[in-house]
Amino acid sequence: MASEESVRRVDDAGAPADGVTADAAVEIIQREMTAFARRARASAERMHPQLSLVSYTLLGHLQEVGGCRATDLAAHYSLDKSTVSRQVTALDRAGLIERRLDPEDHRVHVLHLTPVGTAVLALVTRSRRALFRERLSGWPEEDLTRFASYMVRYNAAATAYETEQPEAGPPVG
Amino acid sequence: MASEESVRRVDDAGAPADGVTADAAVEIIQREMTAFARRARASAERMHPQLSLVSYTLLGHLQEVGGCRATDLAAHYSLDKSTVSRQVTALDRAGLIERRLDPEDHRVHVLHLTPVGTAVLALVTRSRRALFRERLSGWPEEDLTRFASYMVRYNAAATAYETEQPEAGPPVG
DNA sequence: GCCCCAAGTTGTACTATGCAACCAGGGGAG
DNA sequence: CTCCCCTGGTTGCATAGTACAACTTGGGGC
Repeated sequence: MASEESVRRVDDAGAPADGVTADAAVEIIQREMTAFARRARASAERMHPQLSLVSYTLLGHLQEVGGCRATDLAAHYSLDKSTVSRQVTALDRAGLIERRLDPEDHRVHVLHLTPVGTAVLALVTRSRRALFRERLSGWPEEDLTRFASYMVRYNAAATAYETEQPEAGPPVG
Repeated sequence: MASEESVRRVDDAGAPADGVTADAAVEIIQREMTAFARRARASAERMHPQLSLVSYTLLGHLQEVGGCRATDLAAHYSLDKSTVSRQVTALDRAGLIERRLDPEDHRVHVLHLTPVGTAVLALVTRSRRALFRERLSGWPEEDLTRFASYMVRYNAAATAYETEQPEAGPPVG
């Protein structure tokens, strides 16, 4: 057998991320985030065949902002408008959202969750939450809140980086 | 009780993840991980058009274990063997890995990184590391190490859950 | 009124993926 | 030794998600 398990797998299960240096910590974070990202989509599809990760996110956004245009979704999630258009078409056909023609600008379709969409979103959210809760069960509350704040902080940094990278000038002027 | 809507957008940007409860923390973690996962792939592709997230992961695994079979990769990453086969074919054609016919079992191709593959992997790892470092710059070392350990802990739980789910009986007998 | 811009849709192409069918080699039962 | 079945891998097909480009429709300035 080629069981050359001589590798130092600092990241596997009972990794001692206690005495590590900042560099090593960054390395571990990178690896773990990568592993997580790779798994996430497939795992999400397995869990909710009806609602892909992107669709879920779009529905969530609609609920959060209470209706917006496809263009807004595209901008917010760095997706092409054609991609959003097809996703929206699918969500519409599935009865999860509806497109209301903006009376003031007939180019615009304002997207709104339907009751069904709201229900499905709640359902998926609930089951996602349950899954996360299971994975995070047994964590001290202190760790949970810290983890949450780290994720927020990390994503904020990542988002900031993303939005300052594109060549499209921000409409600050 | 279908009124899970108690937690509303506690999570946006400058969220106060300080005094939150465990439930809210789980909610935030879920949302942030979701957001991260959604972004990760596209962001990775933008960064390294030559090496997708999956390819990168596969190369990394090969380096880590020092060569293995396609089947091992498929099992380890919950991918279909056809998917791995195609990825491996691409990596082989790109000269990043080589397939060595196992002299003991001619069904088996043992995959090894080529020098080029090692170099590319190092390159991509370096630039990924730089990106993460940038996002994590300014974090106190204590937070970094804690974040790292949280990610490890979370992924370990997620992995455990995944590997105990499938209906395929474990080959313990 | 004409031209350009903005919002969306559609055509096309490409990648990643899975399932199923298949091919090839290995190993045990007869 | 031959046959069968299992395992590792490839290939055919289908699907989802995505981007880019061309097009359609509507709005607004000149």
